[in-house]
Amino acid sequence: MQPGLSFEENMLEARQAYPDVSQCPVRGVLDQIANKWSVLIISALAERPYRFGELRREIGDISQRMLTQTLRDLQADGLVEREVFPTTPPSVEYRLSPLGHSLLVPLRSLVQWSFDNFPAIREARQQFADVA
Amino acid sequence: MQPGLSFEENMLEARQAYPDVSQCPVRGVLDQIANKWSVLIISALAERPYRFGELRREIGDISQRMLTQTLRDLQADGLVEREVFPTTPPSVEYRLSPLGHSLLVPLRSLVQWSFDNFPAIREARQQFADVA
DNA sequence: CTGCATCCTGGAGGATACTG
DNA sequence: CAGTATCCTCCAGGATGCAG
Repeated sequence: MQPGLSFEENMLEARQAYPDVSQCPVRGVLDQIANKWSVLIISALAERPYRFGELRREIGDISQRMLTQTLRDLQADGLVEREVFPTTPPSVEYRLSPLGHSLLVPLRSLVQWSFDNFPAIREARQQFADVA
Repeated sequence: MQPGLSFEENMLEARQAYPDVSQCPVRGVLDQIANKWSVLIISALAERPYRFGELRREIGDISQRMLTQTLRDLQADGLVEREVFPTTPPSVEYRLSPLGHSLLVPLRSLVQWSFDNFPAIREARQQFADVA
């Protein structure tokens, strides 16, 4: 974010500067954590490295297709590191990169906010539903 | 978030506690900010209240359908307040609620992170593409 | 001006079967 | 064990037209 520019200014100017959505920094990150499984995978890897199967069992109801795909995306963005051990049968370990760890900081704030304010949101939804 | 529980533990236990995804606090918030336009609208309203048409012009390439729908969702969650002025023609003003303003705090962190680390992500993507 | 109703398309994501 | 390949479904979101 440029110094001297407020959050709002940056958000809106970011769209001017990046007419191609796929190139916008904010949208790129937002889309990533918006994925159904990204945050869940990142939070699991925040604890310790996991092997593919371990991660699958830990999360529980993720399809192997989406686990593979999400891990690839996170790896492509440099948030997750992948290490293959050429054993038989093969074993692959996934861990958070330093960049991935740094993302935990703002992510924690957001998760914290979600927990803190969910009651209020829940109530607001109820009231809104009653009126409508 | 429960005291004594780490971020990771909470994320994973949250899924146990809320098997219905639509009831999970974290997913609820994540899905909301994941919307293509939510963060953009919130950031605009962080500056000052806006009327419908103003907001439409400010954002630029949002369809009126999605503007209406996203505003309704934000309103339902209690993040945005809607006030109708019975003039002719009618005028409607949208503003951030206190809850909506409180969301700006963690949101700013995330947006800040995006700007700070986009170069690294960009480079990671390039390298990943080269290898593959 | 501020919407709602309708139609339509692309892409996220699930289920299933196969491979090194 | 750790994936890849297909097929299929569902819905976010765009375009357009109408209304109070």
